[in-house]
Amino acid sequence: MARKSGIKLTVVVVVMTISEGVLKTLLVRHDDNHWSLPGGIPHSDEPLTKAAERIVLESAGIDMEYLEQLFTFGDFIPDNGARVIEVAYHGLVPSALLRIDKLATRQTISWFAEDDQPPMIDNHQEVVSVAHQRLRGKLAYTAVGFELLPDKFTLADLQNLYEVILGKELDKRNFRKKINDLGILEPTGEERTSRKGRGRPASLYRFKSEVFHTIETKGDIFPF
Amino acid sequence: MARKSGIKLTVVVVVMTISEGVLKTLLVRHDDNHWSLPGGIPHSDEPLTKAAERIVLESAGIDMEYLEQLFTFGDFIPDNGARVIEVAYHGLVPSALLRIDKLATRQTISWFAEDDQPPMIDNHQEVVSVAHQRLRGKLAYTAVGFELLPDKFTLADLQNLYEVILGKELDKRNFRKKINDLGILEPTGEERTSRKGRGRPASLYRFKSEVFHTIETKGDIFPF
DNA sequence: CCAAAAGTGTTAAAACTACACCCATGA
DNA sequence: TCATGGGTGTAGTTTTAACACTTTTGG
Repeated sequence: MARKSGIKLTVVVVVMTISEGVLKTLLVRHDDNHWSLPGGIPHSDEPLTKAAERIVLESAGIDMEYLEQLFTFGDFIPDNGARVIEVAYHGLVPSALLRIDKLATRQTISWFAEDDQPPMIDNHQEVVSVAHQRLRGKLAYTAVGFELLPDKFTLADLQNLYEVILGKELDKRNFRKKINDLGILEPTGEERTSRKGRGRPASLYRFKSEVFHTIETKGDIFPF
Repeated sequence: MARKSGIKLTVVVVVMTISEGVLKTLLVRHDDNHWSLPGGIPHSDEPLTKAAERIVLESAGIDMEYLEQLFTFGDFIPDNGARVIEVAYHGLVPSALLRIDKLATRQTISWFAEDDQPPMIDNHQEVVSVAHQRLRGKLAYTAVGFELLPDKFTLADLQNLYEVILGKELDKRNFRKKINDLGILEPTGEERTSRKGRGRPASLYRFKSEVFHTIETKGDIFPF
């Protein structure tokens, strides 16, 4: 017998950051054996991006600065016939923000490195992997990577970010030269002594925000 | 009073082609004053891409060779509270296929050039413009443009395609050199005398299909 | 023989790649 | 003073961009 074909709408978000030199993804515990992406159901009058923001804020206390629609998975139709429409977003947060360890929630929410992912429910593993691919792709021709850094950062931070996401090493001098030529950074005048207190302190930079959106148009800005 | 929040799922497709030297989009007549994208509701057990294919086939008799998900618009909530989820796809068809004029359907379905678009219903104008942007973007780093040409084509055809989509003129010698270096074409041995019978006949080429997918990975293949 | 489109190389400028040493700091 | 990470320039190669004439065909 044909069932009434209801539809279930869900939003899931792949929140990514750079931490300890690797790209990590935010997952929440689902049961003893599985994790899942932060996700939920939009309120009845809520735009989807708002829902995505709210869901991440509610489940992880994280306020995302960058958020974009990733893909819509709409082919799953459970036995009851109610098709599931899963609109996936991906978001980036600066490494500085990931203060999850400080919450007592470590058991129920955590960051996972790309090569160390736990079993996930439904199609979440696939969603994560689409997000990673997309991020790699976008990095080359948009300024998206900047969203992963705090306000002030060193050139080494920036280079590490690109290396981590692209998965290859870059030449330090060539990297700095190109960034310099692009003219998108301004020195803050401040310095930061390196994390383990060892070595020469590095200058801190910030992005010139006016340049920020100008960039996006002219393809292939960061051809590393 | 809060209404029961049903959800309506629709699929719309932006079908694009190159014709008469410009990029055109397929629209169907909606009423005396408005046109719309081909669209419809997926069957209860039908995957979304299948639905997109079927809808275009049914409404225009066109069998698309290239089809990709474009974007999902999910923020429209009419007065009755039933949110509309509109999953948009974009597809490409070779110029040779657009035999619409031959059908007696010219009144109800037609191709429209980018700079000559009629009033459309709902958000369809926006969907079309997102599709055009995406196409422009993709052209630079994938082999997507090939889908717009018939099996056999001239180098002039190919160059025209790139010029039309990118919206700028390209140098003939540089263009041919790059295409040649890429090694993705093979001569058919045939020639075709130009459309108006005037001028020297051009050699016809086809794509080496084995190369086809190899390409997609290494960013920035067509940096014109 | 004229109009129209196809086809073909060279050169200068710019971008990219590879590469090695000195500097400032804390321990 | 040493270990650690920050910072800097050059030369060879590759890629890109600009540019004009000859060839083949149909009318």
